[in-house]
Amino acid sequence: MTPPPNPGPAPEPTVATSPEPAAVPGPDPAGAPPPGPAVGTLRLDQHVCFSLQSASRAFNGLYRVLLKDLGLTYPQYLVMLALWEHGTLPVRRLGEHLRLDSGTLSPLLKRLEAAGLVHRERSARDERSVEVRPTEEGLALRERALGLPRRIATATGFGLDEIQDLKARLDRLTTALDAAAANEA
Amino acid sequence: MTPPPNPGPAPEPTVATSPEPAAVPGPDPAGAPPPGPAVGTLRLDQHVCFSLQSASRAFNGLYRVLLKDLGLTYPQYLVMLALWEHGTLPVRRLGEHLRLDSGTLSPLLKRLEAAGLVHRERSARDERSVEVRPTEEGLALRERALGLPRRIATATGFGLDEIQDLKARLDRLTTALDAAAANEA
DNA sequence: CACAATTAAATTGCGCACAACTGAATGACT
DNA sequence: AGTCATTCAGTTGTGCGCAATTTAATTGTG
Repeated sequence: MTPPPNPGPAPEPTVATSPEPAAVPGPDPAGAPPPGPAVGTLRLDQHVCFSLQSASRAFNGLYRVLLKDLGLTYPQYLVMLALWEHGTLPVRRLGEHLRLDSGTLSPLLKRLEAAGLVHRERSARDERSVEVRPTEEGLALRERALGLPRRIATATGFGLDEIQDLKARLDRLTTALDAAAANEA
Repeated sequence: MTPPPNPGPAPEPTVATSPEPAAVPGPDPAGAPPPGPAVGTLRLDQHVCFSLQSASRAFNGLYRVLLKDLGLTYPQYLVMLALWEHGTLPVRRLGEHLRLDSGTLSPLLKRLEAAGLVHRERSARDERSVEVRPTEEGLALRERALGLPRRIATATGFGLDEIQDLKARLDRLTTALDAAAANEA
């Protein structure tokens, strides 16, 4: 089955915080058969989280196309970005940069190593730690990635300032959500 | 291993569209060991896509906590939202609403059916299609979900107008990225 | 020094996202 | 009626994301 292009435009964008009290909604003007349409809240097209996830998946899709040449997935690309920037990194630090734990990184790094882009070696100083180092081939790949950011930026259709602003909001959002999840636990 | 809390504040937020030409960067002011730090572009903390993905995952994490009671995952919750809103839907339409294909929906719906929240039945009118209908239990679950949107909205720390604005930008971004991916294919 | 607590990475298991493919049903067109 | 492309759901296989557990090394404390 083909992945559908888009759910279409969203009528009333909110998170779902309309003044509806938590109760069964009244009679429906529109006509959905058994359950009334969620009158106030609980409407899919009101959820920012869904828009956020959709945008993230759309990014992923574009990267998938653009990274095909390089033989990388998007998460693998992020790992290589971190290594290009910082050189050798222990798995721990890599996880901090990428917000990933060893459960995700271990198999991913194993694949990058199999592809010859990365080398893993237990640290001599601390035998628990594993240092991840880009190979020559991994470093060489960087040159082929240099054009990507601009192509992506163009694809967004956003201006640089708008992108910066969006990024700042998202980072703020992430911090707030993390805090809430921690408190809720 | 514990998932790390946050990569920390990002120095220069952009997509990675600084005026750097596509070539080997010059000498490094800072001192990362083997490969120079990506001077202009190619810096992880410059990528909106990463902030976007992080925010999406943070949302997911909060939902994971809040949905635990209901026995739903976040994608399953989105499916139930669509069913609460529209009643019975063929898999095809569900996929359009959620931007998912049958490869994802089929096993997910199978799990929802096993949980007793949903019923699947081949359409009499078109034997290819499968109608997904919320069960009584599935409809009853809605009442327990009514409080969620407000809790989520509060957790974002955003005002309603700011949320609307963010959502609008994200939808615009998704459209642009989808178009770019299609052209790039 | 001994020993408990902590830390790092890996492994296991589950669920989602997506590409590629299969098989069945439908519709269009001759 | 008969063929053929299309559409729909499902399956298979790969790769993430994350919880929970395991194993090993290190650190802290008495």
